[in-house]
Amino acid sequence: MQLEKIYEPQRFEPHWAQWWIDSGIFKVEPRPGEKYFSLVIPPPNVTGSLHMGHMLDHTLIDIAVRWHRMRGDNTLWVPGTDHAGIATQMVVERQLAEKGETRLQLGREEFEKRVWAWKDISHARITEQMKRLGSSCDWSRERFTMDEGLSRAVREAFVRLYEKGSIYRGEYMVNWCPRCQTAISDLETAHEDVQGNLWHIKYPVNGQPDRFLTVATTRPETMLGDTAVAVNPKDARYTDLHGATVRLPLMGRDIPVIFDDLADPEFGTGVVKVTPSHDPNDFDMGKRHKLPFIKVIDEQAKMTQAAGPYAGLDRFDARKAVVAELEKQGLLVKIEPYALSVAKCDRCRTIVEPLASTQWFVKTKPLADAAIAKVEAGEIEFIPANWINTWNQWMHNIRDWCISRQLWWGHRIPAWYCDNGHITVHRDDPSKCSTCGSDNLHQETDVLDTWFSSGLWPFSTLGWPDQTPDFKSFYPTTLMVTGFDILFFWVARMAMLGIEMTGEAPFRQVHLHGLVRDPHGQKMSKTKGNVMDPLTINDQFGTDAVRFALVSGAASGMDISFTTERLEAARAFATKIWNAARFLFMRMEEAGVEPHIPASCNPETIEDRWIISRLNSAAATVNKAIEQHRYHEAADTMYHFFWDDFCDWYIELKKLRADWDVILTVFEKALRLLHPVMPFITEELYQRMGPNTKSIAISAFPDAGPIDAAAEREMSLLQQIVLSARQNRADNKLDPKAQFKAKLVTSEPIYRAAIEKLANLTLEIQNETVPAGFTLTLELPEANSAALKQRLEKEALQLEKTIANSDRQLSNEAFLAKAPEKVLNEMKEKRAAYQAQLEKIRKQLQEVNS
RNA sequence: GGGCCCGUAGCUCAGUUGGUUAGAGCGCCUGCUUGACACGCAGGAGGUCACAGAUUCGAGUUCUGUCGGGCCCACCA
Repeated sequence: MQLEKIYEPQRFEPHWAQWWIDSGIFKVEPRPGEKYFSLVIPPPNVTGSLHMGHMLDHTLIDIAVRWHRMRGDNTLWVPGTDHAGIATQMVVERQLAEKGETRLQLGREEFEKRVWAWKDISHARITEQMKRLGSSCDWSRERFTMDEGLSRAVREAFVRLYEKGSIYRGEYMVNWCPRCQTAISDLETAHEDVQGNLWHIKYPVNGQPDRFLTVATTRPETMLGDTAVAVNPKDARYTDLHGATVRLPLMGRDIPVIFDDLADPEFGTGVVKVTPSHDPNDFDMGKRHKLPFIKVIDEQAKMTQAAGPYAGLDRFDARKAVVAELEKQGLLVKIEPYALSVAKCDRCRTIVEPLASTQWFVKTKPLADAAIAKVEAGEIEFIPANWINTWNQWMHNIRDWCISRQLWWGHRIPAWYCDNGHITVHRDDPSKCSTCGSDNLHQETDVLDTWFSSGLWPFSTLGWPDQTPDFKSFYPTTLMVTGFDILFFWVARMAMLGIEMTGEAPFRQVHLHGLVRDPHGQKMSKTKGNVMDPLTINDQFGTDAVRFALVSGAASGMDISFTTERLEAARAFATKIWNAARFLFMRMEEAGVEPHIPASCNPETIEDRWIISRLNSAAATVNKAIEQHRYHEAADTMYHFFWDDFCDWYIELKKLRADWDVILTVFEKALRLLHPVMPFITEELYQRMGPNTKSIAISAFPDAGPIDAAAEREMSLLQQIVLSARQNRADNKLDPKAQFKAKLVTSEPIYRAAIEKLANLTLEIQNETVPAGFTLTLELPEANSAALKQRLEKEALQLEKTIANSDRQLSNEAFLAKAPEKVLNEMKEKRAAYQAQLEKIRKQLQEVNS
C-alpha cells in the first residue's frame, strides 16, 4: 500500500472529524473525586458563523484538551452556544427590516419565534464549523444559554442574589441606546474622541440686573432641563450667592444656585449647569440637593413636552435651535472648540443618552472583593500573569451592574408585579403576590443582560444548581481560554458569580490570548472587509496547517498577524510529514514489510540511538511547553524535531541501512507528539500504519525519556564533518554531485559510509587524536582553493576575537570569585572548544597554502 | 488622569529564572528537476537587540528616564 503522491487534507479531514464524534471517544464519564481536566468553551454567539478569532480560541483549547486526554486525564470539553441577547436580536431585526418588517409589527411572541428559527440556523452552522475544525469536545454535553437547564440556573442565581439583597431595582442614571431601545451597561459603551464645542452661556442672576453666571457646556440642549447651577463652596467669587436664583434662559424658569464640590473653580468660570435627568454627575447632585428632575429628552432621543417650544425635535436639531436662539438673545458668550469623548453603543455606534430610568442592578462591590481575594490567594491564575494588574484595577473601581435590558430575546427577569405595586421574585412562576396575596400578577417584561447567563456558564453547563455527578466531577473547571477582549464582560462576571454561587472560583487558570490580525496588523472586521472565513482557509490549506499557523504565531498573549506566508509554511510542514510517511511506505513495500507499529524496538546503531534521544528530548520540551501554555514553543519544537532531525538527518542515514522497528517506532511516536496540534494528518497516517482499532487521539502522549549523550556527541561530530565538507564544496563552487577524495583525521568512532554518502566523498581515514575531534581536508583542484582560504581566514579571525573575549572574562578575578561553578565550567569548556576549532582551521589553512 | 503591551535580520515574530559566537519562518543570493518531498535539497548574505543612563564580573534579558507605536480603564461640565 502506498500513500497518494499529493497531500490532500480535504479528502480525509472531514472523515476523521465525523469518525471521532461517531466513535464517541470524546465522551467522558463523570468520576467524582478523580483527577480531571475540564474546560468549558467560550460559547460563540448565535449571530452567524465563526471567525478566525474563534478558530484560534478553539485551536488553543483543543491542543490543551487533546494533550490532557492523551496523558490519561479524565478530560472534558463542554461545547455550546450563547443566545447573545442584544447582538442576536439586532441580527434578526436587520433581517426583518430587509423584508420591510419590524419586531413591533410582529409582536413579542412571533418575534421570539423568528429569533429561535434564526438561532437554529446559526447554531447548526457553528457546530458544523466546530466539528470541521476537529474540536474534540463532548457533544453529548452541548448546552445553549437559553435551554431549559441553564434557564433554571439563571433563575436560581437571580433569586439567590435578590434574596440576599445583592440585586435591587431602582431609578438610576443608565446608558440608554436610542436605537437599540434598551439600557446597556457601562461596559457596552465605547468612548470615542470627537471634536466638539464648549458653549458658554449667560444665565442672568435674579435681583442683580447686570450680573450673569456663565456656564460652559458641551450639550447646550440639556439646559432646557436644568434645575440649578452649581459653584464650588470655596470659590470666593460666588460666596455672596447663597440663596440666590438665576433665570434659566429660553425656559424662563428660576433655578437655585447651589454649592457643591463637584464644581471645579479652575474649569471655565467655575459655574456648572445642573441637569439631573441627563447627566450622571448632575443626577447625583440632584439627589444630594433634592432638586427637581426634568426629563427633556425621551427614549427616542427626541425632546419631550417639558422642553417647551423644542418638544418633538431630535436632540441634535434641538441643540442647533437652542444655540441659535441663545445667540439671538445675546446670551451666548462664546463657542470654544473642545475635544471630548462621547459614549457610543458598542453594538450600533449610536451616541448613548444618559437617562434616569428604573432598572435592575447587581451590587457588585462584595462580589468583586471576593474575586480579588481569590486571585490574590492564587486560586485563579492568569496567563500571562500581568493581567492581574488590569483585573485588580477594574475590580477595585467596579460600579454596580445594570442587568435589565428592554429587549425581547433573553431570559425574562423572574420578577412579578401585582396591582398594589409589590414585587414577587421567585424560582417558579408564582400564582399570587408574596406580599398581599393578589393573584393579578404580571411578569417583568425586561430580560437579563446576556452576560448574566454566560456568567454562570462554567457551572450551569454542569447541571448546577443540582449537585450532579458532572458538577461533582468537573467543577471547578481547570482552565479557561479566551480573548482578553472579554476579560471584564465575561471572565470577571464568571469569577464573581461563580464564587458567589458555588463558593469556589469557577476556573483555576485563565489563559488570555491575543487577537488574530490581518497581514498588515489590522484588526479583522466586516466593515474593513479583511475577515477570513475559517472554512475557506481550511479548505485551501488544510485544517492542520491553519491550526499550526495559528499556534506557531501566537506567543504568550500577543496578537498574531495572520499572513499567507505563515499559512504556506505550515502547509509545507504538513506536506513534509506526508512525504516522509510516503517514503517509509514506499520502502516498506519494496522490502515486503507490512506497515505496522512495532511492539518494541532495539536501537543499536548510532543514528537509531541518536534519533531516540532527540525524540525524548523533544517530548520533554513539548510536554513542558504545553503544560505552561507556551503552545508556540511546542509547535516550534515539533517542527524542528520532525523536519531537521527526523527528515534531514535520520531518514537520510536510514537510506543507507534500513531496518524498520526503530524508524517506525520513532515515526509513530512523532505522530503522537504532533497530534494535539495537527490531529487530522496524524490520525490519517496513524490509521495507515496498520490495523488499529483505536484512534491516535486516545493513544498515550510521548513522555520525556533518557538522553543518550554519547550518541548525541557522536552524531554531532558526524554532522560537523558533513557540514564542513558541504561548506567547503559550496565555497569553491564545486558540483555537489562530484565525488572528491578527502582525508579525515580523527580518533573518534566514525560512521564512514554515512559521511561518504552525505558529503559525496571518498574518505581516507587517519586514526590520530586532533583538537576539535577531527580535521577534514578535501583534495580540491588548485584553482578553487582561494574561496576556501578566504572563508577559513574570516572564521579564524572571528574565533580569535571570541577566545580573547573568553580569556578576558576568565582572568577577571571578580568573575572568578562570583560566577557559579557551573557557568565557569561551561565557559572553560566552550573556550577549549573554540581553541580546538581554531587550531583545526589553522591546520586546514596550512594545508590549503601548501 | 490611571494601567497594560510592543519597539530584536528586508518582513512577521521567538528569545521562562541575566552567562561568553542572539534564533526561526518568509523573502533575498548561489548551486541542485538527487527515486519521499521544488510546499523540496545543499550552501550563503543580512542584526550598534529604539535611545540614554543605572545595577552587575557579565544585560536583548533587571531598574530609571526619553522617544516612537498600540490597547484598556476613568462621572475631564
